[in-house]
Amino acid sequence: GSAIAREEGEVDWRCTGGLFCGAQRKEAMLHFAGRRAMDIEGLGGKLVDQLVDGGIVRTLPELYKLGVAKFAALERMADKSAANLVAAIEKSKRTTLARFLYALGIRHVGESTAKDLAKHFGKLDAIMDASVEQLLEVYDVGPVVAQSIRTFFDQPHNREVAEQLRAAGVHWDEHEGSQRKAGPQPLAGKTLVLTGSLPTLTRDEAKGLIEGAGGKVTGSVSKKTDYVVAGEEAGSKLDKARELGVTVLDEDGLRALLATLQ
DNA sequence: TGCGAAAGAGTGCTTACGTG
DNA sequence: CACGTAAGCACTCTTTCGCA
Repeated sequence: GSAIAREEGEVDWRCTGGLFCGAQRKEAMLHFAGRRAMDIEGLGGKLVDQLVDGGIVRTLPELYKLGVAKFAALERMADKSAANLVAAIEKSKRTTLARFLYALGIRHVGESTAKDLAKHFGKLDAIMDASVEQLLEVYDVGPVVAQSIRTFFDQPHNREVAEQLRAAGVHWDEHEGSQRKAGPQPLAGKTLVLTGSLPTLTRDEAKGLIEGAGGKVTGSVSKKTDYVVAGEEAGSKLDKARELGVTVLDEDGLRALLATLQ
């Protein structure tokens, strides 16, 4: 088994074995396959149960070695589903460093921090080898997160998994951070919150547009929020915006803002 | 061929807590 | 302490297929 440790001040004990720990393997795999991580369509809870319980997959890299036959033999799987799954796994090989980092499931490293890390270091090896001091230089990374990343990559098997995944064909553009061609940045320094469903944009698309314009999308409304973009069935965030006197926009309003040059 | 399980998709909401 | 992130649950509706 792996080490079990409790971080200072934390209430719960948790295994620090990460990707190697049996008790966490299912959750790790589900997270890995998740839409916002490696985005492997078709790999859900029931399938992960079968794969792990049946001893078919012990580590994440093994996922990339399974063929149609292995999957087709599972419950509720036949040729069609198995082929789709294999194709989805194949497709997931092409990813980004940020997604890959997030997919590893490092404690305290969510989507946002993964992006910050990818942007700051650019290369996986640089992150795996970074000292706590070097990690602290990353925007929004403090002592807790820095130590968590260090601890994760200090486990040899976690490193191995990362390397084996790359060996299995998982890859990304090494310079994704630096290649951002900065167009006009009308929303530079602005913080926006999205709520409800917009007529033609999904949450992700809207977020992409805003970030492309230099803006930041957060999840909660505060005094520092510049705009709340509200759509159909907006929730309590809209109420909060009104309460704090934050400017509320609809989709057209957002588009007008994005079109503002300079 | 139709039923239903599993997963996808898009969202709201809440708690805990790390950072500055 | 204020703010924002991480992490997770609940909900609803849709899509995809295995299987009877």
